[in-house]
Amino acid sequence: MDPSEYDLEFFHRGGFRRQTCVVCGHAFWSLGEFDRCQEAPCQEYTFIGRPLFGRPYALREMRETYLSFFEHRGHTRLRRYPTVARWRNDVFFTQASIYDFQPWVTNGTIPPPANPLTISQPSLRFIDLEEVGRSGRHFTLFEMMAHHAFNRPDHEVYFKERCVDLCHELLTSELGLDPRSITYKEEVWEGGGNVGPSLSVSSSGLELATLVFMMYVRDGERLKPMPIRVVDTGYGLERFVWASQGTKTAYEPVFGTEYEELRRTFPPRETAILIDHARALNFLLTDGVVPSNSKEGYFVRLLLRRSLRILQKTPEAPDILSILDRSGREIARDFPEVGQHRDDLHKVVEAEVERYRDTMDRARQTIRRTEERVRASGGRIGEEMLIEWYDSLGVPPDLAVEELRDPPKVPDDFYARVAELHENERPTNEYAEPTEGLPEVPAGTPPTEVLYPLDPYTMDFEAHVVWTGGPFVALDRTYFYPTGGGQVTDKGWLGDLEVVDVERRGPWVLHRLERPSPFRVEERVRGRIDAARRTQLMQHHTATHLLNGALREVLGPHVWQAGAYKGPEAARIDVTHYRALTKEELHKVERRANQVVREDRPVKSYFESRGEAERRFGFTLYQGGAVPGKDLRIVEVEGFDVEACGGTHCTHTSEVGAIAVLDVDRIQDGVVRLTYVSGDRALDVRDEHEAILAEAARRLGVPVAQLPSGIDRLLGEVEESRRTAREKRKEDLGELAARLLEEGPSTETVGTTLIVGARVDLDRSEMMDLSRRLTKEGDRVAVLASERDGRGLLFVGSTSAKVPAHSVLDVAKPAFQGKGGGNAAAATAVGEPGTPLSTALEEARKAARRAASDG
RNA sequence: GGGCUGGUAGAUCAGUCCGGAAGAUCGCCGGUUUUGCAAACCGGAGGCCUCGGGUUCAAAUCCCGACCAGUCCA
Repeated sequence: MDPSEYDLEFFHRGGFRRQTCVVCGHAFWSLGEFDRCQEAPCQEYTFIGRPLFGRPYALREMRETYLSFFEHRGHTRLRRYPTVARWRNDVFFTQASIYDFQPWVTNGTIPPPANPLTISQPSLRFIDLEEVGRSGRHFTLFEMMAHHAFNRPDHEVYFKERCVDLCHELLTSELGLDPRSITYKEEVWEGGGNVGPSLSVSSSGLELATLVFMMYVRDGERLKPMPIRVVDTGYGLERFVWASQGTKTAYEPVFGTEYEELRRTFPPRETAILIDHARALNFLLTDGVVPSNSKEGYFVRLLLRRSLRILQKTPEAPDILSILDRSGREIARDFPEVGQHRDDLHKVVEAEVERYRDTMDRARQTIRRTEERVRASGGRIGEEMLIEWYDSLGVPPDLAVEELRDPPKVPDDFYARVAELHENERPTNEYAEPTEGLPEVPAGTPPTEVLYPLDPYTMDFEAHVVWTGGPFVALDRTYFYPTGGGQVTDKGWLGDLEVVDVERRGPWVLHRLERPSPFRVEERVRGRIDAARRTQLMQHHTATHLLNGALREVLGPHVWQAGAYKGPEAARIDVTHYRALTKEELHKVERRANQVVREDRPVKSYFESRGEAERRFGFTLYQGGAVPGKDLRIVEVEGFDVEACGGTHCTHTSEVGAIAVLDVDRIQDGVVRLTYVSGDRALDVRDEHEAILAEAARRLGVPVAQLPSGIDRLLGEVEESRRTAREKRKEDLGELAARLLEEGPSTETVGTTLIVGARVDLDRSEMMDLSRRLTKEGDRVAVLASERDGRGLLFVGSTSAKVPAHSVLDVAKPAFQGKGGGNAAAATAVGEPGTPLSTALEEARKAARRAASDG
């Protein structure tokens, strides 16, 4: 990065000097004189016992001080976003405040909710999980305080100068930090394809903030200027509180009396882990993450199981629910939505605790059995076994050691070795650009006015072409719905040409035609939407909201939409829930949703300011993920369900007609999927199902109503005939065996061994069965030959120690070019077509005779 | 999303590495014994070895693909 990027007026005017750190070599700016930057590890902590700020601050106090500082300087205060980042597919959790605005705001798709803005965003970092409680400063969940500004060419808010100015004023005038102790270290920030200079702000060894100026897009080796330049800052709330108190670790001042209380029962590290995890869990569960074995849910399970393991080891430990409650009450003072549905949260946690017990019980069994087996064969359990158990059974190594009579030592690099097992995995998660494959539209093109949100019933309209390229057409106004929010695109016609796809691209809606567009810019065109398709999509979309509402009502508020799809054929909704739906629950949900359909409630779609909407309806608005923008499009089913949603909806619930749930799946642990149809599709599906039933009944020759009993009868008959066939075969084979064993050409006794040889013409398994009957008593040999599909089949069975079946067979094989083998008890071979089977049989009998007489 | 474990009798699991006549324990049914129960002993029934392909003379076992469950990692 060019040094001029950091050469700010602010530094020169204020008398800062550019210096170089002798340890890390980075350049930094400071009023003080330092040979190293004031950031760990170049500089050790020097604030322990010597607080940095003018006075000690509690968590709440510090947050409020920060937010109101920026509020008074023209920033709009925003409420937190959900901790689970459902609006993007490249990450699970909100890891920084800027995540709230990526990619939609930062790439210009939608305007920021406010500009400039300030926020304290609960953020999650699972990377440092092992450090929690150990380092004294790491948290799984921390609050990132920030001020952001989004600068467009036509609207400059502020950038580097004002940003650093604000930061410096906050630290010094507001909080009383010694200006001479601060260093602004020059760094380069890069992420998500964007690049920019950044300043790391530190004092006394503690990094207090990072100021990032996103301004370039990486284009191979080159850097292209970004159309929107973003001020992305991050101030660690917990660190600020810690710095203001100068305690040994950050946990005491951040968790206060809660920490002291638990500290009476647990050592410092365990105390910190328990509170830290409880805080993260409260946020995550409130935001609708349900424990699971994959995706977001796994991290919740991880935190919960780590906590349970700590509690398990301490006999006088309180139970997990009381710890969560204590923490939840604390958080709720600032974030009232947390802990609002405590009973429901308890149900989720209890289900998970139960599951953990089951898993551990099963694991304990396996451990004990495996050890027994290994010991019986003279070995012992090695450390690689511990690693495998952790990976496949979920057994923490210390628990395995407790279970074992003769445990190995847990290797120091245990978790590193687990990681090794996962080295060759290739996740296919990629950052999906929403505009992939779409053409660039020239910057000066007038934006498209989207009309469907206000009037979903107009399906025939006129508009002017504002841009066209290849098969794509942008209009000055459109009623076509572009793919989004899980609702698929409208289809229809522009002029006489079919519209096959509609996509949103920045401020434009692009209509894709079946072939290259013949339209010219400014030409007037008629747009017609495939009305049947659109109507069906609207019914499916409204039905989705009704089911979502019914699911939350019936199952509880832990239910959040985890994904949805509304197509013309069917629709589906995925929701978080901690176990499979019971028949009764499903029935209740379906009935409730249909009741709301019949009640003909108004479905109101309108725009409302974000703050007002959140105040009135709470965070459950964001069922489809957070929707940035100053105003939210609210879809409200009166008195039943309210969501921020951009889709097209019926205006009364009765228009949905009826909702029929076709299928329920558990698509992963913690997420259930409902597939359903509504409107005409419900009738179509009913017709299809009826046709299938009618056809089945016709083939079975019974009325539809008697299908189940008819099938039972049929199955009974099948079972019966299978049984009689089996018995008949047994009987036949028994008779055959008895006949062969009678004195005669088929039997001979050599020494003590009875040899039975015969041509029987049975299949392989029947010969085996017959042989078993013939050699039921010891010291007997059966040599059987059959012909099947033109090939000879030879079987030798033996209960004579002197006559190994496979050796007998080997002697006979050449006679009919047989291939096969076996063991001392049984052996079979198949010969080539046209070879003399009888010779092979004779050879085998001879070989058996020889072997028997040798003994 | 990726990896790993597992799916065999009503239940819990051996057998799978190294292909060659489907097993154990509990439970169930019958018998002996007992005033009765429990138990012991004797005998018996119970299997599409998850499903679908492939390799092979031969597959529970090897290969490929589904499905289900568990688990680890992101």
